Amino acid sequence: MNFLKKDNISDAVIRRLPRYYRQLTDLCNQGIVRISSQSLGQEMGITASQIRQDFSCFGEFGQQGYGYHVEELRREIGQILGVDKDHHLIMIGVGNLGHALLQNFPFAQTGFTVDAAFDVAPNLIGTMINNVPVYAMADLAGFIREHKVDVVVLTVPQSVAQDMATSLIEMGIKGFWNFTNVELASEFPEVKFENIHFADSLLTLSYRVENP
Amino acid sequence: MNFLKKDNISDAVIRRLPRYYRQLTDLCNQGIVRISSQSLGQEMGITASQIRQDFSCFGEFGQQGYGYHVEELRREIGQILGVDKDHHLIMIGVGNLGHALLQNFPFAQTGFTVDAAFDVAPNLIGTMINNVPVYAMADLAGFIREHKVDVVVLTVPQSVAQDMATSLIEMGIKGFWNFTNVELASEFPEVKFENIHFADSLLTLSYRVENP
DNA sequence: TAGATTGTTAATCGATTAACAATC
DNA sequence: TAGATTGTTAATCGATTAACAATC
Repeated sequence: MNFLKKDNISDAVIRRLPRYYRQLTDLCNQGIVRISSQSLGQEMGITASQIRQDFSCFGEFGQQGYGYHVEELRREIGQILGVDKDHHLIMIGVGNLGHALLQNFPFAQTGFTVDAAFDVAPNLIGTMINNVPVYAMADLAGFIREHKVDVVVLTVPQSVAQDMATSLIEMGIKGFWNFTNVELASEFPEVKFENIHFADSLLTLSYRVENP
Repeated sequence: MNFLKKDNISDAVIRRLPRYYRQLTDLCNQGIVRISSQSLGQEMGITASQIRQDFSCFGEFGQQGYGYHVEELRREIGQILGVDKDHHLIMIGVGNLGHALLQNFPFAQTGFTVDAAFDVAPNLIGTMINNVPVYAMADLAGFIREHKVDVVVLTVPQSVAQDMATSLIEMGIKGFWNFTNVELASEFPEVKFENIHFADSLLTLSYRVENP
């Protein structure tokens, strides 16, 4: 099963997909059945052309004279993004931020199951946080050997971030959701890093409020 | 005091500035005094051309035959980003995520002072979190009237996000650091939203690990 | 001075937008 | 059928890269 019509999908297109998915989910919840690229674009502040171009990278989801069936289009984009792929994830580092994510983030809605968390703090090890067991770091390698782990959420201190990433890559991890504000690197192109750089984001805002 | 040489600085350039700033801070801490666009590019995985183009939007920070003085360049970029602008910030919504940010995020390093947080929970109101006082929502309008507030961190539930943003805009707020995973909008172009869309980010990663 | 490296102009590349034939 | 709207091709626009004269 392959959705791609083009082989080189640009970063910009991929980053718009979750926004489409979000918007379509909203429309679904509002009970809206069909939508044209025209009106979808209007709602999202992008051109109808771009929407049609974006979708055309993956297939033909619309119908001339009609537009797109919201629910169907949503399902297609969800499938492209992999929300039904049964992805599994573990968290390394359960500080304040890790806690917040475990408690609040709707992992299931993005198709992820959180199987475990790992930390060095003795008072955390052995506890459950929102049904996720917290294990000792010593158990990490063994856990990865015995489980399918698609993505690691990296919420460790900056000082250990790259070392931790390096050993996780050695253990076969290919996906990193990186909250450490460190620019992680790997020599293997199949290893993917998705960074949440809080500081970069706030500095961007800082610039914009001063330069409107 | 105006740094701009060009008037239209693209989004892409602005988003690279914090990365430059981060890299230069690292280099500073390593005690490195000078660097060429060539080697800076190598370290960051971008071309020397791009670096020189980016910097040239704001001024002439280098010297032929020498390169850039790391500390000076860092200071310049920091100034462009506004880290020395005495920016003030308040937080609306002090749940797990808000807590995590208050406890861990180095606001001072990005030039922000957190003056207050606001929440509806009676058990939080009146407490201090990492030296930040938590007030009742009823005190919000008054606080904003009496203080300089450049940015609001929005860490409220999705359901109230847009309404809260709308009233904050009416109170004169121009900068939103938005963690609600809702696409906020304003009719005023001078109001800036900087979004941290966790779900979008994870979905992007989900796509990438499946399509290497 | 000679070598290195900038800032900037020109060339290329890629992404966005426009246009339109196909067709529901 | 006529009107609407797609998917796609072509045109435009903007961003990245290359080249090079200026100069430290």
